[in-house]
Amino acid sequence: MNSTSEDPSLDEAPILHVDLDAFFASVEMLDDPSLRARPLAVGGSGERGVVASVNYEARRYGVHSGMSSVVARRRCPDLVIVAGHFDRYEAYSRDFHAVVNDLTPTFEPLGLDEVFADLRGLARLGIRPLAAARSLRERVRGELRLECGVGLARNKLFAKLASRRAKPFIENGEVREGPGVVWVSPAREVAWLEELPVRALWGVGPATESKLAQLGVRAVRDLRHIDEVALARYVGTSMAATLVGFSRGEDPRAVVVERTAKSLGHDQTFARSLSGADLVRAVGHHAAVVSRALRERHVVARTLSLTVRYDDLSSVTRSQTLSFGVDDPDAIAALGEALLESIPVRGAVRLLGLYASSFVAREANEVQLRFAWPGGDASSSDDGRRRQVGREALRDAVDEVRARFGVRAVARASELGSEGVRIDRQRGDAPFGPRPDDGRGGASGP
DNA sequence: TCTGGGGTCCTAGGACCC
DNA sequence: TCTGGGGTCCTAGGACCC
Repeated sequence: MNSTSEDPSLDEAPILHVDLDAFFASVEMLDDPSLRARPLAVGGSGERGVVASVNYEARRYGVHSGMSSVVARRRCPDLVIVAGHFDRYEAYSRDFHAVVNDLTPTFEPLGLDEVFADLRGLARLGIRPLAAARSLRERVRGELRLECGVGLARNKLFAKLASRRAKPFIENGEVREGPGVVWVSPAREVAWLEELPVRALWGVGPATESKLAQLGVRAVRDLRHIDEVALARYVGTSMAATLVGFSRGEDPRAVVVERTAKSLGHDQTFARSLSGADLVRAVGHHAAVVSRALRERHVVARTLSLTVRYDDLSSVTRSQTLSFGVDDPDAIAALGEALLESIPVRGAVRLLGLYASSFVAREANEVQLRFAWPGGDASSSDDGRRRQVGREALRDAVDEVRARFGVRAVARASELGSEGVRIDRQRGDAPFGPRPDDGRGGASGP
């Protein structure tokens, strides 16, 4: 099946994929060794909780990530569920990336626990892929004390399939060791694909799987003989081309080193669904989180989107793009509240999400706001008037949201008296600054 | 299996400009 | 005045990834 005993050239195996085993759960076990021998899940433990990561002991009971915690506990009554410590995972992830970077700077992280690397730059050093993969794996084990699976192949598609095959697996309720490193030789690519269900392909989730089933396509081999035009009517032209390519073992995706984030946001599923003033308060909290993230990245966002999910799991999104960027918590809260007002009331809300996109570098936005005030210059005495310009622009933007969607009655944010919102409001350090006098005047309306 | 939180990309329609 | 096509931006929803 795999070809670990052979020794491929860089042409035969230029792409490497590493995937840390049970990452969050493994970090928790390192931080608290008493968890080691127990079935462990990281995630929410409440009724609406979902499992994000599971150790192998828990997998023996059929618990896996993405499963609701209620179901997970039903399958494994002794399951220990701990809340995630994402600062810890990020620290481990940085160390992981540093180890990969020692091998080659040509790598692309996927989430915190996976990396694709292009090994072609190693040619002049005389390093072979298999030796590189083995030494990488040993360094991760030795220095991070984490296990991982490494895949080698001609492209990303097979490298990822290979790393999955390299990992431990469950057989008859017992954990079996995987080979650790797997190489898919070009000669065996077709045989690898033959056995796979379409669901194993990157980009095929439940929805696409069922669409493909309507066409009688269940295994990857079924895709090889299908008419791409007919397929496109079901899954779109882009997906159709990708899938047909995959079925022939073709994957043109390159390893992209510098990926700059295009959006960021915060969403939360509430333990109990919210409505009315509680919801408005939540917007303020979300705005503070988003604002902090924007300022950490030294960007402002021109587009804000608000998503609401109801108890029936249907969701609605409203977004607004401004001519200038924002990062101030008050400004974001004001726009978020205006967007919330524009969303039809369909009962209690279980999830609220606030997202920022269309980033602009903060300095560029400062310049733009300066232009918005003719006669302005860079002297510090202009700061107050520049903030004034920003406030007016913001008020216009909030009015625009209302004009587009119409306004529904909503409580004034200033009347809600939320500690959290008030604390965040006083922190303003960005273009709009704190506004002790006018507060939400322009934002919350009558 | 009754569904989290961080994101990415695609599609389709409408507005607007040339 | 009417019509056409292409390009770009924006909005909303959906699917997918880890």
